[in-house]
Amino acid sequence: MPSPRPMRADARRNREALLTAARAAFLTGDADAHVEEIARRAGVAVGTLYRHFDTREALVAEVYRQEVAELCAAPPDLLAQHAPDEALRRFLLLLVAHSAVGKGMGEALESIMATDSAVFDDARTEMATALDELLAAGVAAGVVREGVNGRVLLRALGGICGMHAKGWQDDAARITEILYDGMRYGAANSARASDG
Amino acid sequence: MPSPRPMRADARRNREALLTAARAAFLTGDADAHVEEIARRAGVAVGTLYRHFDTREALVAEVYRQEVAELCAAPPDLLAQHAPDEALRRFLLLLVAHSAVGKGMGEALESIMATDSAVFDDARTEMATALDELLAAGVAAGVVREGVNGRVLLRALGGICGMHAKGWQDDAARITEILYDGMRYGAANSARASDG
DNA sequence: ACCTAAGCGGAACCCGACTCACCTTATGGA
DNA sequence: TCCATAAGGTGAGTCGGGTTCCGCTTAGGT
Repeated sequence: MPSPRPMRADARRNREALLTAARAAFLTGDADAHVEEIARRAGVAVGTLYRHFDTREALVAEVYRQEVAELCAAPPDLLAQHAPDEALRRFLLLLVAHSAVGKGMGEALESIMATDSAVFDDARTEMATALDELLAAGVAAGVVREGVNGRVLLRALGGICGMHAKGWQDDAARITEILYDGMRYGAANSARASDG
Repeated sequence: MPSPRPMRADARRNREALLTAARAAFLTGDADAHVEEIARRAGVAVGTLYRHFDTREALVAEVYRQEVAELCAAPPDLLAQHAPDEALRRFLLLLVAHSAVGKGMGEALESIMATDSAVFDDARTEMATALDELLAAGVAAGVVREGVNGRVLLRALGGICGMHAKGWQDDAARITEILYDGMRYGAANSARASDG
């Protein structure tokens, strides 16, 4: 066992408070809230924040890990309920929807997808894996071209999430459709999907 | 005329030296060179740097404006020598090639394309216009689907430029092809291009 | 040659992430 | 119940950047 003693109660409480405070700050627009501010909102000092998270970025990453995990849980359900290509399309749109929950969320997703930042390695791998699952199903069914992997697709989606100009959701949906069509173009059976 | 007197000779020289030093730093990998370092390389003090550029970011933007301008000059030539869809494809690949000249260039292009940073507004507009030109030609020829504009496409390309893991150029080329196919899918005359 | 405004230098400043030496307290065993 | 002790908390201080400011320098016109 790595931890003979579990985390002390106050420590766990503070850690939770920090995550809550950070989430509140990030999701309500203030994506670059200062560590002092986050700590203050959580009712602790900065030292405590740094006891629980190595860097500010690590805190950010942890906040969004849950959101990402939720997103990444979707593929099995989608594949159970839809044809592979439709499942893929829906997942892409789900991604857009997620980046709509707040400026902070969008920027975090962009960092996860469009940068090489080591802090987001876990999240990136998780999302790439989720996409791989969808892509593999599509390829197997002959409705998605081969040679596309999750990591690559993730990159292509990165730019979408940082968008927040007026009407961005339409733009995002449009890009998503382009990518979707691009992946199907030339597949063994590239008819337009019609379920769902 | 906005400036009755032209810029003083030493000032112009220093401005040029700063741009040269910054370009050298950025293109040779050190994309986040410190202002002190850039000023030192240019043989001036930081105060001088700030006389010529409002912020560090403004200097970065100016350095890459020329690269971007070069890129944006390409569409007319491409359209003169190739079918509209092939011209588009080549331009996209040209973009990838440009982001390959250095880590700094790639990151700058990513900032231009994937963020809303006001500093890059000019560059962004210029590139969107260049893409619009290509897209319009493609739509007119019935080889590119309607409803895609330069700004949107720019977004979709953003993530490509930040990539620098081993083998990224293959990934980038692949994404580019996906987008290209996605844009043609469903166009009036969507046969695969064969010129060039 | 001299005047003067444009230009320059660089120490000082600000601001934000991060550290560390010391204090507080939860917790489990006597 | 109470103590010992290590886990946890604190926040002033450090550090590393970008940015500012004001006195000095100098180009360039008369």
